[in-house]
Amino acid sequence: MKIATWNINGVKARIDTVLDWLKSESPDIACFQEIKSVDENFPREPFEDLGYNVATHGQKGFNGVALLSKRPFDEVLTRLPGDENDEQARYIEGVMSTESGVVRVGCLYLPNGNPVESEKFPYKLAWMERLHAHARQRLDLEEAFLLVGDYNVIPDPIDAKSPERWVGDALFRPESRRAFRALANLGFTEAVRSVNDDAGVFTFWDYQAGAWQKDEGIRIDHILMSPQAADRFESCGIDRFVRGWEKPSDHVPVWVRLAA
DNA sequence: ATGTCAGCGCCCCGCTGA
Repeated sequence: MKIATWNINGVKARIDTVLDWLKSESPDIACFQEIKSVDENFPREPFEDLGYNVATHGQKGFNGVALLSKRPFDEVLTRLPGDENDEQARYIEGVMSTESGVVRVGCLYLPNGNPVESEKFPYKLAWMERLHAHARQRLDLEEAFLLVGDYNVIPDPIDAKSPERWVGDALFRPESRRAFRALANLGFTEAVRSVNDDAGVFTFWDYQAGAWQKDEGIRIDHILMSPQAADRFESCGIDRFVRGWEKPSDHVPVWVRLAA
């Protein structure tokens, strides 16, 4: 089965692009971030027409995450536990049954955290601590569990074309990178780096300053697999070609294929 | 050095967030 994640930067603005991609790549599960839509306005029908079950957790204007699955959801959970007062729609998790057992997928849109001297950076780090605590609990279930999405973290210098430009940025701050490592070190396997240590592997190119044309990319969209998911790993990829389409998102899809 | 885009509120532009 194929599981994909993509920050689509607005479902309304991206609907045709997203549908084209789904038709050609047909993932079994697709996780979207930055839907920028409330649940009532999310265009469910075109996705349902392609055979997907749809679950959303949106808010007005910004953020918002969605889960699409060809198999029905056994269970859907929205919101990351750990802060009742957090109003930002950044997490949705679903459980699906397959021939090879249950698959649990957490779809996340981790806070950007810039500017670092604002309250946004501590919010990012606190959110990462909540994610860490939640992931630890989920790993205890010993299921095939994938934590996928826009992490807004550049894990290592090799994950940027020009790492020196990102020094001091919330995406590359030592605290952000350390928290990402600590999360992975709970026992996850990061899909892309488990099979590819090349430079120049990116998932995001800014709209500004000709970043795409100059390949000034960064790798900030990640797939973490629990041991039970990693045992079923077959392949993974980054749909870089989508960035060259008409009206692209600034991110491209990342996907993983698991046995059955 | 600069370069963008989406959504909102509200009036067809200026703001915010990324």
